[in-house]
Amino acid sequence: MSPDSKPSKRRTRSTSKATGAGAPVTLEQVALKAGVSPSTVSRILNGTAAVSPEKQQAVEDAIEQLGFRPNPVARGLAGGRTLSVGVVTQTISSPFYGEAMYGIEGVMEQAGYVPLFVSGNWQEADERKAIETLLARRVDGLIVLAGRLPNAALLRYARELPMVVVGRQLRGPQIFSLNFENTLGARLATQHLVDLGHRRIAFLSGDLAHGDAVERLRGYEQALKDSGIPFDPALVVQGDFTEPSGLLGVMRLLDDGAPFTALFASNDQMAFGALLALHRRGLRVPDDISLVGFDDVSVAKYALPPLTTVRQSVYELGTGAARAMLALLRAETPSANLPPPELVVRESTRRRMR
Amino acid sequence: MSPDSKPSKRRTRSTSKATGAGAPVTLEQVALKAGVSPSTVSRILNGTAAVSPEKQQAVEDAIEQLGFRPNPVARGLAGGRTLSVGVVTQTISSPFYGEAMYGIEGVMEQAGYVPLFVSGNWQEADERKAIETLLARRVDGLIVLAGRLPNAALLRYARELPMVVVGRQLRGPQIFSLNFENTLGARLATQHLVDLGHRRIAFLSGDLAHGDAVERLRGYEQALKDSGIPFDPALVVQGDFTEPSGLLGVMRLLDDGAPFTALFASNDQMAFGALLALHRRGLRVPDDISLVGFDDVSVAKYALPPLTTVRQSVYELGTGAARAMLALLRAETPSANLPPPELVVRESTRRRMR
DNA sequence: CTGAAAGCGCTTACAG
DNA sequence: CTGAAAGCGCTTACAG
Repeated sequence: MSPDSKPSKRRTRSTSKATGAGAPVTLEQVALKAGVSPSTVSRILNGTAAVSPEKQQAVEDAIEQLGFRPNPVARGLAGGRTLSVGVVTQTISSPFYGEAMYGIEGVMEQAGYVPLFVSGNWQEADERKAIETLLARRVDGLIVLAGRLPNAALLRYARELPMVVVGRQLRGPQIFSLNFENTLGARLATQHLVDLGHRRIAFLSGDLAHGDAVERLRGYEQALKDSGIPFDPALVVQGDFTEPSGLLGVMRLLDDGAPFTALFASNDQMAFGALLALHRRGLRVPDDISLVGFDDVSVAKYALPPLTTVRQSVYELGTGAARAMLALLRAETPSANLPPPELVVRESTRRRMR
Repeated sequence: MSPDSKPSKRRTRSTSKATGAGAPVTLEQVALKAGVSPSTVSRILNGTAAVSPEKQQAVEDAIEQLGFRPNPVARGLAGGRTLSVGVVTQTISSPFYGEAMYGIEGVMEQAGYVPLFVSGNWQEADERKAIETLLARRVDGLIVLAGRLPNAALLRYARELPMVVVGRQLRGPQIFSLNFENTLGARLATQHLVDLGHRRIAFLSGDLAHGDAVERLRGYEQALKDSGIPFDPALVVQGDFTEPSGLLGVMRLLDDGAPFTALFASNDQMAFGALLALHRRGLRVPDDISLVGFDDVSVAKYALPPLTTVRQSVYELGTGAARAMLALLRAETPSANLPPPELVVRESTRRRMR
């Protein structure tokens, strides 16, 4: 034995805290049992190099018997890969992005990755902090759901690690972006109202600092134009995608705006606010006013009346983002294939009567 | 220099992938700059031992100047602490638990911890898998939001690491549980209806496999008893806390049950379903039927009519759980101090007319 | 109070 | 195809 041969361990942390699960099995133990070196086990685990069938088998058996599960923490330190991806969401409790998060989680988990969700709170500073936290945790990639961070900042981060951005248009070597066809969706919604005979169609906009809001406004304008209906600024009011802003917006429209027989809200949440405002003013939906929302959140079909809206599968947006990330991680070129927006006609719209 | 003095590094991985952020600063660099050993830096970082004021200062300056941020991955490997806690939530997109998650995130982040959210999908197998994933990631503690895992299983996991359980009653050395006062809340709701003169009060129960559902049923029964109103099974129907189950439940009640003038739904989501069902049957709320929900989810005030309900601060449930976890992590005894449930009277209830 | 050294559980050039 | 060894960036007994 040479003098510097492996000394017996000094610490006995490996007593393990667990009686329940027993001490975690290490890769070294697997190697021992399989009669190979740790390197070989590692290579089999990662598919890093070809290994003779016998050893392959021996190692697989050992892993099986020992119930070995590689320690992601050690992996992260040694290999630089943590098998985790950071997700900057705006609010972890968002009724809208929640579905996307669920989608992300599903495909990531299947691929052996864990998503780390951090809230950006719709604030640039928080988003930045969230990303820093995620970088410190050495995530392998970053998925950003909308937010307020300037594109330039995102592009900069994308130089450090693969990035997928939802709700923006960005191109770059290690970056991929995908979004709904908001403009098309908004056209569908507006056109539906036009088809029902409405000509005075009010519009509840989202916060125009938000790309989605701008695109939906554009769709509304386009549909009007296509139908030869002049755009009337007195019919447009800005909200911020929340219920209260929908309520307030409609109040303002009713008080100061031009008369209208239909209303298109840029999202369902504002539509709910609108519904309440109209109710308060004694206006009935759809008898007096037809209303269309956007998103088809799960409660939309339980609105009174059930809300006509534009369905965007936020869930699929999430799975799409996750799949794109996986592609990036494999150094492949991602492609997104989102289902187009779809009008869901329920009971909040009807043919114009007056 | 002795022969085994630190050899120059062979690999130059430290070229770093980042031009943007520069190579991450290591603790070693901080030590170098401050003229102390890495051990000392580590001790200052962790408050593990007293250090002379001068060194303390020097190290803090170095950290400041270098912008050093300890690598949690390395910390996790070396120290066994990852500064992360696992959160088993039922659906990452849950409108109900979302608020709790947000609360957890807030207090955890302040304490330097990162929460790892994993969905259990209301399925025992998935919950188990979620916990295994979290254990593999070496989280320092576990917060479990309700779920179907048997108590015994949770107790077993609690032998391995600190655990906080929301929505159950569990006692143990390394475990803490907290929950709403469901029974009290349900009594409040029912009592409110009684106070309005209602005697035939129907009850929409949640899935009785769920503790919360049982407690709310109990509260309903107690309130009736307190008021001398006999319990009538024909007035009770079981749902599963979802909107469709609320809708179906009311339909069934209307078709087969006994007549009623008021309805208490075990949660807001079922109340929304109930609202639609009543609307479909031409029954008006609150003129024909008074309706009370439970939870006060954010859209409750935008229901038509705005829903009378019982407020439980799910957010505070989350912060309470997180604070309890922090206490456990410090080997202290946690204490929870949840605000009591509160009746929020809006417009879905009124004095009995017929 | 403080440092040198070993170790956490992996991965990966390097050298057959 | 495969192993020995160094290293990832920390923490923590051990020994002053």
